[in-house]
Amino acid sequence: MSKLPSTTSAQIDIFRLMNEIGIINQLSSSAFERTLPHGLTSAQFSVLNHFTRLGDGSTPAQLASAFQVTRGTMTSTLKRLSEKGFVEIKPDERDGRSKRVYMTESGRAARSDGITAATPHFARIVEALSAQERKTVIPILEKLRIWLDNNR
Amino acid sequence: MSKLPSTTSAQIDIFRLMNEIGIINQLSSSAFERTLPHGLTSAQFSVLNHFTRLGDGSTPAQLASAFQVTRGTMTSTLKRLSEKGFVEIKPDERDGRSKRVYMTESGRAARSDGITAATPHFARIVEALSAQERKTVIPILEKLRIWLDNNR
DNA sequence: AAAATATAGTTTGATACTAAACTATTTAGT
DNA sequence: ACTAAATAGTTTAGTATCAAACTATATTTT
Repeated sequence: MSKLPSTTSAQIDIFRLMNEIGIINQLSSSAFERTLPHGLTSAQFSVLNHFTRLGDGSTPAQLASAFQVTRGTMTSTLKRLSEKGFVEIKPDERDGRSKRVYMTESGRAARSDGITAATPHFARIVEALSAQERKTVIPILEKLRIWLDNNR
Repeated sequence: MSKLPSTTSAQIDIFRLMNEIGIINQLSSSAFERTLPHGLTSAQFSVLNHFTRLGDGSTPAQLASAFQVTRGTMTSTLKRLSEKGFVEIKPDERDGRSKRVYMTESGRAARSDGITAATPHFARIVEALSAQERKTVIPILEKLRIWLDNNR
């Protein structure tokens, strides 16, 4: 008889936790995407929003690292944003391997439209949890995210 | 001047929460998948694990609903499991529209191998949070997941 | 300086996912 | 009983994602 490794209750917690997170992510990101205008996806909107918060001019590799996706994934997302005219990609003067990504005026407008469209969506989800629950859960998830990021 | 809708701090909380959840999901599910044997993906493993916990014989539509994915997605996941010989799909005797999905012996073995391979992975992640934090966070996420499920 | 190594970006081949359109069957309403 | 509506499963088209292989350019080592 082969025996499975014994699983502690702590591990079962983690399994359940990851399971809940997976389902929440699926439900919320598809709902969010449905509210976004200009055919923006969640990934595309995130890039535009990142530029608004932190300024544009990053390299694709820096963006990939900021969003924890592979460079290949970022190549593809940037291609779509560029086809829509929301970003412009220029060669890096200093480094022949690199490029630099800039948000266009219509990219700024699209991001702004996205915020406008998404605000009622987030306003609704606020009902799901109490203020106390939100305050409790966010730092814990932040801790988990940082741990996963450091230990991969 | 166009003005963006005002965003409350509660909405910012929700935005941050969803952001953390998205990143955690990405980091953890890709790490988990790398540990799985037999070329199993996370989606495929989840189906086999579901059968072990709750018994097989469900319809594809029931599985789609249990995992909160579309029927089309479940069709595709079941096709791959079936090609690998891990499940068998038979017509439902009672309802000509339906099918029933059964786990095969090799499906059971693959699931068991998956558990064996994933256990050290989950054991490591346990370090990321204290027991108290795990106990706190799971019910809150469960509540959020249920809310999202009911309000989509 | 030449060779080895590292980094940036792209491409390819899979899988997962959604939405929407489609076929077949069953159930409900009149 | 017939028609209308609902449900089950599939298919298609599009996006996101990863891993791995690939090209080109920089950097490091020897």
